[in-house]
Amino acid sequence: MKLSTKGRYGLRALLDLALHNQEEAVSLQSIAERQNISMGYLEQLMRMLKRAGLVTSVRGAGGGYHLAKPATEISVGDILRALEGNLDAVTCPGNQEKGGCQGADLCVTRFVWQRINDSITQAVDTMMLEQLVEESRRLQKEKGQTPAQICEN
Amino acid sequence: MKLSTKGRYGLRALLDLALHNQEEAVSLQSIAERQNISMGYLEQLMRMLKRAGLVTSVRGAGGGYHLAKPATEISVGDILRALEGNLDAVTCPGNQEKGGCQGADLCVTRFVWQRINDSITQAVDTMMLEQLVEESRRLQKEKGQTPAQICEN
DNA sequence: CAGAAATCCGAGTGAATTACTAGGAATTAA
DNA sequence: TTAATTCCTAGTAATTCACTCGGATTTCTG
Repeated sequence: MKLSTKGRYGLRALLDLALHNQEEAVSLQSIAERQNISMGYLEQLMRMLKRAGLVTSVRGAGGGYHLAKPATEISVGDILRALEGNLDAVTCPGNQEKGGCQGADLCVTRFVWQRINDSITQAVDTMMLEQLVEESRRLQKEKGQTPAQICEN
Repeated sequence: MKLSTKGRYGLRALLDLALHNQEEAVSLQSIAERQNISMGYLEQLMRMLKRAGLVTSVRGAGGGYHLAKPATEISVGDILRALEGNLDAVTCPGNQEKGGCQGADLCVTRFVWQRINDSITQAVDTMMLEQLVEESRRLQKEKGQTPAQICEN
C-alpha cells in the first residue's frame, strides 16, 4: 500500500521541471543534482513520463526536457499513474463495466475497494502541478531560501 | 500501491466471522472453506487480528474465533491496518509532529502525500464492519442466494 | 568534420517483499 | 486417550524494487 520511489521521485522531478520550464530544455543531470536522484534511474522515469505524453525531449548537446503541456493541465494523478500504473488499491473485476467476476452481485467487499479507490482518485486528480508550482514559489519567497533537497519523498 | 492478500483476505474473513458470530466460536476451517482461502495462511492473519484486539480465540476442540467487540465498533481501517500496517501511501517524516526532515518547511510534495493519506484514512475509518454485515444480509435476501465465493478480492 | 553533450534503450542484479507451505507444540472437549 | 483445534517458527519459490551498466543515437559547437 505504499507508493514506490518511481512515483515519489517522479513527482519531485516534474515539479522541478515545471519550476525551471523556460526556453531552454532542462537537462536530466540538472534535475538529478537538484533533487538528489540517481541520474540513470531518473532517466527511466522521464522516459515513462514521455511515453505518457507529459514531457517532451530534445536530444543532443544542450538538450533536455520540457513539459508537454501547461502545468495547469497536468494532475498529480496523471504523473503517478504514468509511473506506478493504475492507482487502485484493489483492482476488482466486479467493478469493471463488463466481464469481471461471477459472484459480483453478492460481493460486498467490492464496495469497500471501490470507495477506497474513488477517494484516492478524487485526491490525486484534483491536484494540479501548477498548484504545487505556486505553493513552492510562495514558500521560497516567504522563507527567502532556495529549497535544499533533503527528504527522499 | 496495492493492498496485499493480507488485507483482502482478512477483510473477507472478518466479514464472514461477523456473519456467523453467535454462541459457538467459528473455526478457522469453516471460514477458510467458505472463503476459499488457504487455512494455514488464514491462521497467520487471524493471529494478527487477535494481536490487534479485533478477535478473541478459543483453543482446543470445538474452539475457534469470536469478534472481540461489536461489529459497529470495528472499522475497515482497523482491520486493514492490523494486517497491512500503516496505510499511508507515503510516510513522510515532515508530517510527523516532531523530529522529521529538515527541509520540511520548503517541501511541497509532502502536502500531496498528506492529502492522499488523509483521503485514504477518511475512507477506511468511516466504514464499519456492521455496515458490511447489513449490506451482505440485504443482498442475500434480495437475491435469495447464499454467497458463493468466487472472486479473490 | 571531430568531439562533447545529451537522450534513448535493453539487460542484468542484489535485496526485499509476498504468499504461501510444513511441521510441530499446546490446549481442550468428548 | 484421542481428535479437533489454535499457536508458533521457519523455510521457500516467485515477484517486485531500485537501481547500475554499457552502449547506440542524436545534436550542438568549434
